[in-house]
Amino acid sequence: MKRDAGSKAPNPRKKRIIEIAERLFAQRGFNGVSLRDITSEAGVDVALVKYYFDSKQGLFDALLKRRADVLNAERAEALKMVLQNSDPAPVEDIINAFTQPILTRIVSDDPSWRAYFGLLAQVNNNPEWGGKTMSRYFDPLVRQFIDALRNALPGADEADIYWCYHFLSGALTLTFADTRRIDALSGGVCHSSDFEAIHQRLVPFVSAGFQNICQNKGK
Amino acid sequence: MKRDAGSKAPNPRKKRIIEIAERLFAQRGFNGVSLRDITSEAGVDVALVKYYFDSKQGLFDALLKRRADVLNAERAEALKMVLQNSDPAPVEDIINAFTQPILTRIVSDDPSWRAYFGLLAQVNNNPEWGGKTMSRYFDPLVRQFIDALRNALPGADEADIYWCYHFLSGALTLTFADTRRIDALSGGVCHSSDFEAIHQRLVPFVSAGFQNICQNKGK
DNA sequence: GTCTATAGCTTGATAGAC
DNA sequence: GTCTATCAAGCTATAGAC
Repeated sequence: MKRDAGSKAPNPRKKRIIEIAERLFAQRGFNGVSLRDITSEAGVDVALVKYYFDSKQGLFDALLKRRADVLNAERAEALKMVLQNSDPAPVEDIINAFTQPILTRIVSDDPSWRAYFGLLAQVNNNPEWGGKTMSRYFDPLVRQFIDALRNALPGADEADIYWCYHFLSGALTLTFADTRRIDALSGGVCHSSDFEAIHQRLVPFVSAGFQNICQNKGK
Repeated sequence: MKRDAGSKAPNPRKKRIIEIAERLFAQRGFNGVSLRDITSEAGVDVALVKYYFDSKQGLFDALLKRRADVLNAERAEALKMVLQNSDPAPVEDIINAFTQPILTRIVSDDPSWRAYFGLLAQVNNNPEWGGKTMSRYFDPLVRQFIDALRNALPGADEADIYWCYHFLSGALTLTFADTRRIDALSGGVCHSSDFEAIHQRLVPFVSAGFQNICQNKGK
């Protein structure tokens, strides 16, 4: 049998490597983590990385793609539900379909999703290969949301829609990064990891922004 | 004479090291750049880093602080002007005072400011030490803006103001990161480095968000 | 599949000459 | 101030045994 092709239960060592790598990359970035950091913590040999993923980069790509597929499916489903309800849908409902699946995962019991989103925050803001990487894994799905927003905002300028999405993306990924800066800045009023409090505000914040930019067509 | 203490013209090699390091760190991150990458490009010896900055970390800190001081002074001045005009000032004017000095620098002829802001984007989203670092260099100034916003939004919930600032920060720094993702996503309609187009939309986008979150007090 | 062993290179730091 | 020279440690990748 080929190495767990299509298998439901991949080799436990392979899985261990991915999961440890995910956490360490999220904490310290691609270049801040060595294969030895990963494999020693996983209790396996370095050579297994070559065997399963061919290289450090291969491991990184595999781990990025793994959850992207899951997340994209959930977001596509959420959008579909919203549009079934009414099309064009309210802007706020579309934004919510984009962010709610993330919130659900991030507050779940599984801490590895949190690590994954923290990693995405760094990728999204990486000037060297971040744009290309985010595009590869997420743009097909994002296009579905852009289409829905275009319908929800008739007469909107194309560039306006894309820039507003850009602002949403920045606000959203800084949230994942969970840097605890806000804890210090606010003197304890806010907590970086209080994702429910953030989500509750992010959706109306961004929706108001979209409507202000894309609906005032007398500029 | 002590090494250029208080001098207006620091040693040209020291300056070269800082400027090259700034660009390389911005492109590849702290761990993606070696001292040899920096010093070989600067045409100086590695040992000079130890002499001038004591360590790689020392170099990084020095370069971060250098422009933070300049930027903070310009932002403080911009805010002062706005508040002189009217206090409380319109939210949009306050946001503009926060972002306009950045825009002015980023579109200037000096490309090293652009590198600096790209670096800030990565620092701001770094989960390990990003929060602490951003707080150290920027929170004293940010507090002045929070105060102005609080006056401009009477009755606003404290947490709401901080979270809205957080969204602003995320949207703003992703913009600096200049990842060119939007170029591909928009099929060429938008350009990642068209900072004037972005700024023109960012200010009203964020202002609308602030007003929506902080002024609807019947939630 | 998993490991041992190691090649071949790069890293940050620094002691000491000039 | 600047450089030479070097250290000890780390790195990724991989050939080959089991």
